[in-house]
Amino acid sequence: MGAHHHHLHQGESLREAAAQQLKARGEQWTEMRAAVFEALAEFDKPASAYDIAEAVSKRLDRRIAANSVYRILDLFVTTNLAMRVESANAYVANAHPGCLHDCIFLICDNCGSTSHIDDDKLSSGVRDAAAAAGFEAVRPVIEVRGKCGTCD
Amino acid sequence: MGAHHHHLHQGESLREAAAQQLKARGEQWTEMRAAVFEALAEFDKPASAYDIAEAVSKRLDRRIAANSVYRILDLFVTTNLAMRVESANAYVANAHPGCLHDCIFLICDNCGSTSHIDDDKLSSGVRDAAAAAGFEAVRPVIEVRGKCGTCD
DNA sequence: CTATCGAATGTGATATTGTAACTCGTTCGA
DNA sequence: TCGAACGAGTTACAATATCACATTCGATAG
Repeated sequence: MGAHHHHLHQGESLREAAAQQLKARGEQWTEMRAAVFEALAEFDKPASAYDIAEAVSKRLDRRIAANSVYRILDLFVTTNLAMRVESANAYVANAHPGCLHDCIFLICDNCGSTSHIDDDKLSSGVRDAAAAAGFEAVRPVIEVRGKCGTCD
Repeated sequence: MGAHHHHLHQGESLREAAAQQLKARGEQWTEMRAAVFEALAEFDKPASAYDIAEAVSKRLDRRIAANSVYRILDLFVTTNLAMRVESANAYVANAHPGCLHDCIFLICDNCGSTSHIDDDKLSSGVRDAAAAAGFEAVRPVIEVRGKCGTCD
């Protein structure tokens, strides 16, 4: 099995872990970045950059352009604080920053909720299959569209 | 191994196979659909709906709106004549219509070229992992971003 | 202390991707 | 021959993403 334990964070603890992670990379943990991260973490579904821009605008009580949000989301994705759900053009916070996986998203087409599982055996299988085809895998995108348990 | 043989089509033969496949589904093979399919098949990379609209406009020497192309691409995707590459917001023709797979795309971030492999073992592994998490998989999206053999 | 340098953010414009609503003409069967 | 179904055209619009350039602000060399 590819199962293993993570140190899962939430709320205050998650914010703190994210801040540490970013600083460890030599990046700053600014108010803007904190606001984007918190807004992202509070969504229970993948959020688009525009969703986040709106949430942050309310939170800070001034208009934040999508532009700025994209910049920060890109940073978060490269530093593993967030992940992009390609098939939804949206983003989710990483509940265990510091832990690197090729994660597998399960996206419910009915309610939009998204969970993710890590299965290193599967993802390395994908990487191996790519390698066997003479392709150097950098970022596997494994997402499953379907119906979640509560939408049956 | 999940390897197996396909009847690969190309050019005239591919067009013909696509037409048959669509008609078998009770859909019409119209001039417009043929033009979209041929334009799509001639791209050596995933093509966006707008790329195709432009190509078809030239081919037919009149303006074709992206709108119409989307309708036809949607039809192609549901009938397995084409597939959508989620991480590229683009489409590719299916070189073996009639044969149904969860296919795995390998997309080169350098040159944009895309190949695809079928590995039923891997994709069923993904489906099983989803099922184990209480999720009913409908459409697995497995795409690998990286560097292709000729871009090393 | 001040000059200045670079990182972060702001701002507005624009490009790209994707839908909706409505129309018209053709086909095909009742 | 009527009309329902379908393919396609057209316009408008919504959602997603990027670009170029201006401004702010903190760190630090002088």
